[in-house]
Amino acid sequence: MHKKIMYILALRNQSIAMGNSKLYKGSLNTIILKLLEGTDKMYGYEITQKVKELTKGELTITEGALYPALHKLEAEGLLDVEMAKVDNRVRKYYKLTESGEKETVNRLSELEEYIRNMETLLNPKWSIE
Amino acid sequence: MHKKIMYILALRNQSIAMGNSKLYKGSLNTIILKLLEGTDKMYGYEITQKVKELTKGELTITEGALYPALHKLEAEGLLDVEMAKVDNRVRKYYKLTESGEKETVNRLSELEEYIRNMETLLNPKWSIE
DNA sequence: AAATAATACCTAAGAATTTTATGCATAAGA
DNA sequence: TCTTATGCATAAAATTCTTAGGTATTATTT
Repeated sequence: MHKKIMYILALRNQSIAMGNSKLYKGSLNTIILKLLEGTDKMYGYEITQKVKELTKGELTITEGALYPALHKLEAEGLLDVEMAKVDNRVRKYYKLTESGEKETVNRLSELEEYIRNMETLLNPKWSIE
Repeated sequence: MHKKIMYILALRNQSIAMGNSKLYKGSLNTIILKLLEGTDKMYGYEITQKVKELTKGELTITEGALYPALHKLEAEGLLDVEMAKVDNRVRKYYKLTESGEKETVNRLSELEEYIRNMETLLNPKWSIE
């Protein structure tokens, strides 16, 4: 029973953290796909750490968003899973399927187009008109 | 009764349109605020047209998203409304309040930070590591 | 030794924001 | 006269997150 109490009392450090910028909804899947495109295979926790590292702690992927997203990408056939046991702990490695690689290209160009459009809207070149 | 039937039968041209890139959730408010920052006052329909024009038809703001967003921004005290009648049709002109102008600055820098973070994640500088 | 932090997975309820699908009304154009 | 454009609006459904848990092992402090 001690353990149970400890779990409950244990302060969750989930988002006590730093000034993280918000994640605009819809971009998480693309982030996941892009990371996997560059690194062959990764597991969930690794993804959260990689994003934190690359953005210097500015962007945090919550696990509550990540794991359902991974499951969905797998269900859609874009990712394959492979279990591994490291130090008695289970890891689930994800990698792109063939169709996942194709889809990654699409999602990336979609996101890049969106960013271009946002920059068009935010850059006030047109306001001198 | 003829009219009623006509309304029902009338094909809505809402999104029959072109290859529009998706709107990532969370960015609409910032778009609205930014447009109003540059142009003093605008009405809803005008905003949809301006976004379409600036992005060359690539980004479409749906009315179902826009009007509730405008109402919410008004309720939050970021926008003021002013009615006008043009050609027997009503227009609702929105403009930034003082607090709206301040908030616009915050939202813009948030979005810019997000874009910087996304570019960091999408640019594969780190993959040669 | 005991407490805490880090690593590693998971889910469910709720919030926020959008799409889709309507409804209504006038003016302009084909 | 039919259709498109202009102009407002709302409601149901879908999507995608955040928040808040739960479980378990290993590493690090105290």
